Amino acid sequence: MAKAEETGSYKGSGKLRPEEMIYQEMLDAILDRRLEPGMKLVEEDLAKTFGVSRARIRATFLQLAHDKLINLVPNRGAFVAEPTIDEAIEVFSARRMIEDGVARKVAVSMTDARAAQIKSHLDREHDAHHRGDHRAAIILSGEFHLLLARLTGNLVIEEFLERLILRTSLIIAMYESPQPVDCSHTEHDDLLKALTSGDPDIAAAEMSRHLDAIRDRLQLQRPKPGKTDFASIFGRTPKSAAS
Amino acid sequence: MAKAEETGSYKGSGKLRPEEMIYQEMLDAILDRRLEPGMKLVEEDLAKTFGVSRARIRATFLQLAHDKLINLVPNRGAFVAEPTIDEAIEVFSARRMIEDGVARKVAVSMTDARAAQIKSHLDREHDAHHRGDHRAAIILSGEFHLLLARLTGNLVIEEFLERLILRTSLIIAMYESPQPVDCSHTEHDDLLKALTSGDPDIAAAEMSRHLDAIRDRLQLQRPKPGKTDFASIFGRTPKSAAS
DNA sequence: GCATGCAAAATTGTTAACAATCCTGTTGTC
DNA sequence: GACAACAGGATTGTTAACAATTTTGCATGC
Repeated sequence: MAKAEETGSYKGSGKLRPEEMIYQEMLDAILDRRLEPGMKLVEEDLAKTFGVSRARIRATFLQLAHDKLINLVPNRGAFVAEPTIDEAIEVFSARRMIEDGVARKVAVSMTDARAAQIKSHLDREHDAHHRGDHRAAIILSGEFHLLLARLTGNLVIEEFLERLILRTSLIIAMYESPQPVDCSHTEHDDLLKALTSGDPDIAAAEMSRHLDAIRDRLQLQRPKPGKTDFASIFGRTPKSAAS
Repeated sequence: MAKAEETGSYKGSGKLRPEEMIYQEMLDAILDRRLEPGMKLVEEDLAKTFGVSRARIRATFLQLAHDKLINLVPNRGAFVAEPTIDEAIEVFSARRMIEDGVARKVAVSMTDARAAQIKSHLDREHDAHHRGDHRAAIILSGEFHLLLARLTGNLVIEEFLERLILRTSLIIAMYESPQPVDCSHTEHDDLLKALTSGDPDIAAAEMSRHLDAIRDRLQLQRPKPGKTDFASIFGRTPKSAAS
């Protein structure tokens, strides 16, 4: 995931490898909803935009599709993913299964140095929040979970969770309630407290509560935004075919 | 993963999509060690072998690399992955974290129908074992774990575990002890028993034990095969530079 | 004899053109 | 007026050629 500091200014900074830069830019655009869910991604347009060949765009598509951030339809092209409500619920369920274990592991291997490391991250989260930098806050919030995964020392889990967090970001971007009450930074405080208790059960329980809370703040019962619901827009129920 | 029935005869059967067939064939070759760890995979050779263009081989490479079954080195090419001992340990650790959760979920949602479904799979495992079909036994053994994941109803977990199982297969192919004592089919019996107990803690504990047992049957302490250890081969310790 | 440098071969990375497929708007028919 | 067939344009899928890079073999010099 993008570093919070680099928010919105990749192009200017030193270009790493063009391939990774393109992936990152498209990623950011999707998570920012500059590319809306369902939007068609035309290869040649993107190729011209980034000044590369279609082949590279194609390779980037494969990566994004693997992370479930776009859908690849044979002979039709690529479309920004539109996670359904069921998918969203599954992602949170999967994260709980994994991050419960993460929390357990971190809790039993907690040290002062690690607690300080987490605390330092929390400070940055609070700072972003007080600055009112909503975007940085969201990114840092994701990185908090990634930090915990990293503390388990298991790269496999870390990489998988990274993808899951990206997917979660897209889900949040799609389903977040109109007035975004982002109170997760205080929940992270609670999580740190639970982690430093040293009790794996307490830590896992707190993690489950936190992930459920994020999920429950979303509007996962409403008809999916993006697919226009004319019936509700015009305040009438769909008729069969009569004029 | 390949169905056990199709063992060794993909080419003859009805061709699905060529892209998937190529992925499957390369996958099988790697897990069979017909393609040995570390082996260079030349694009044009493979393209000619499969009668497709290099572009398709390239796309297949991206898939295999994403699953950590090959390594992609810029300007150098693709190489069959050589999981290190540390990686192997990490994969088993990751599987334990995830499959503990799987076992828990399956245990609390166990029904007679599901138990019968698992039992039916176990019968096939035993059958393959008694026939002496080692390859089918290994594949079915992996599919057992996948079946449990599927029973959680969580597609995210199922897909991730599928990849981890493939990686595990490569690890086993690389590190299995010379006299393969494949006794996992009896361990699966124990697992079913634990799962039908309805107690999530018992189920998770049995799963952990099983995964640790698989890991411990491997030769993860020896110097990695494939990288020739001249010192041990010639029975002397490496000198600095003297003649 | 061994290391260094160079040149040729092999291989990957990239581009552009061509073929196949799908979407869209139009026309014709009932 | 609605529906089906059709043609044109747009877009994806594929192939082949070209450029850049790495590897390999050989010759040269110490």
